[in-house]
Amino acid sequence: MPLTPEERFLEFSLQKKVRRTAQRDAIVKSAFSTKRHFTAEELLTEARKLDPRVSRATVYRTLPLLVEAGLLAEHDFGGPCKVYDPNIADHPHHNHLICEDCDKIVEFEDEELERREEQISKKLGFHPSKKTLQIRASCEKFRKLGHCESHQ
Amino acid sequence: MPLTPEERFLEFSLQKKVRRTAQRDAIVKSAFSTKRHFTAEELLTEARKLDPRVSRATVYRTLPLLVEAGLLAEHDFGGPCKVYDPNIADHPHHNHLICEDCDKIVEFEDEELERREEQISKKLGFHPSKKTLQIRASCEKFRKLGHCESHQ
DNA sequence: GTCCGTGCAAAACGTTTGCAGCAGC
DNA sequence: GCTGCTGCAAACGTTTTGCACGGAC
Repeated sequence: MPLTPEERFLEFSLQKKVRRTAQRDAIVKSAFSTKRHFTAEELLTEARKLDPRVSRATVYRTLPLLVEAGLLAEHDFGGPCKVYDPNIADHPHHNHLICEDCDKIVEFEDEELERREEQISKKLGFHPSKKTLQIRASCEKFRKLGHCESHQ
Repeated sequence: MPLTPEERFLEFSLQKKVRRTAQRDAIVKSAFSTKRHFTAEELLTEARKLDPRVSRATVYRTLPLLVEAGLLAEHDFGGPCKVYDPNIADHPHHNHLICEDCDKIVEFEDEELERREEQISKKLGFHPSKKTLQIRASCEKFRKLGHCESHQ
């Protein structure tokens, strides 16, 4: 049985010698209570439900720790603010397909893409550490029916 | 002989019925005087060398036009500000490999990747319009020699 | 007791916008 | 002369930071 994100963050905290606090507990718990993407502001709202003492500054100071710990992926989908993805323990190498009609995001993985990206990087003399593939696309269902909420 | 970006922007201006101004001429000329990526601020500095009357607001108002005209690609490499790439007339579908050691950017194209991305999108019921592939990687030369300026 | 983590508010950052005047057509 | 484009400066929204206090260890 694998460790939960909460447990993995405790481990990370010990290693990094950063202190465990009630505020961070609330933030971490909120972050992994969903599989959906969220913004810093949304995380603040959620964390405050668990512990009203959580401040915006602490959320912004904790997010980079979670990214460094490998528990959260940070994305920029072109919107005004960064988006965080808690779904990387299960699917560490997933890509994003963004529907231009309804802005919903579909995650997908593909081994062939993975292999090819690795191959190309190596050929260029690099050792890849992290990759981002975003495909903006329009939804065929939308063009036919005028809506596409069924995706994601 | 293909049209220059400047000529293509004039064409676009006619079509879109937007006016030609000295400021925009300076901005467009500056944008395509390089093949390198640049930020809005860098473009402002360059454009002001050609015409000191160019203001920051006009740069920010002109950039979306150039993107809409298909002459510039807008990228977010995780830094504080957006980055613009004038190299899309020659290489419309290129990807980016970003060196984590020196932050240099290597552009590359690959038909196999292209095909696979298209294929996957279709299978998921989408019609892709734009894609971004960024690979962050460390440079093997850097790890051996302690520097890697030779790339890009 | 030390010193890291915290909340608060202000600052910083890139970017956008309202407005009055100017210039393209 | 109409209307879109401009510069300026202020506003914007997100994120970062300085500071003094409080809590982890």
